[in-house]
Amino acid sequence: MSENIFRSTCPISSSLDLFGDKWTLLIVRDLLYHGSRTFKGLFQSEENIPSSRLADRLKKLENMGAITKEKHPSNKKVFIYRLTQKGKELAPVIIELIIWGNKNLSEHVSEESKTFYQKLENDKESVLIELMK
Amino acid sequence: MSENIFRSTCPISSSLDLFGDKWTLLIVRDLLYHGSRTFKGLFQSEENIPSSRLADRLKKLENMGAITKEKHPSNKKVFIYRLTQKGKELAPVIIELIIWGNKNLSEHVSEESKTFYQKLENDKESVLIELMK
DNA sequence: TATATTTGCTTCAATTATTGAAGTAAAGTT
DNA sequence: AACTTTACTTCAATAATTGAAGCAAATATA
Repeated sequence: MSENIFRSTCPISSSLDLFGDKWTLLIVRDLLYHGSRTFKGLFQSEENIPSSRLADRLKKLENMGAITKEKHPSNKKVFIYRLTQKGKELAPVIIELIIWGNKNLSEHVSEESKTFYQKLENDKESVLIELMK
Repeated sequence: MSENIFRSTCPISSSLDLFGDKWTLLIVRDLLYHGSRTFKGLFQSEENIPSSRLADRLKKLENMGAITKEKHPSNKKVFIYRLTQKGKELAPVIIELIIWGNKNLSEHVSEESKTFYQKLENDKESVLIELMK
């Protein structure tokens, strides 16, 4: 008897019901950039996510089918998190956040991010293809 | 002495610091679709936002320069909310949420939204131009 | 003109979410 | 055998959200 978590039948609203918070898309970002990551790797990203939050966001992402969790081939205590197709399809959302942030918050954005943004403005499609592969 | 609200210099993270929640982008959605709205109009959208939340999200959106609040020309107790350029530039983010939601949550999405999604898949660019104008 | 209604909020108590620090168990390293 | 690492969990304090109620000014209605 899983209750309905969706506030309406609007796809924007339903998407936000799943990942409309301050952490979930940052985890997706790290997985997009790195391909795969461990708990520790995700934990060390610069925004300082509390480990309790990281743990429950990973569970939610797994439950919604956006990531998989698999055993490390040689180290039994490490798990590897990876985006599924569904998770990779969040790349366009993230790309648009990068564009909005660069256009509207440029004084707060690092040089590294600005460089990436230039590539994006130059050829969004190939950046997307590269990220999602 | 306004303290820094941004967790890092990543534009994704900073964007989420501003509108990474379950309500803000729904207000932007309604303003995009309707062009302009009153408090009442926004309050009546189908997700049932609490009026206290609507009030503070409107303040935040105004503070971040994404919307304007102006007096109604003939009715002194009504205010009209409108997107600024900065606010309109959130349209691509919203469009990508629509696409992701339709692709990945289609069983929860209304027929009306599916029709709009078809238009989007057909010609995203002109839908965007229409929304942002 | 008096009364009722509408609009755009604010207030507040209860519930829920988040933080940040500490702890734990199993596995790996020295 | 002792120490460290990894992937978490636990928990108390703080912050955010909900949902209902209230309120003042403006407007509509009788």
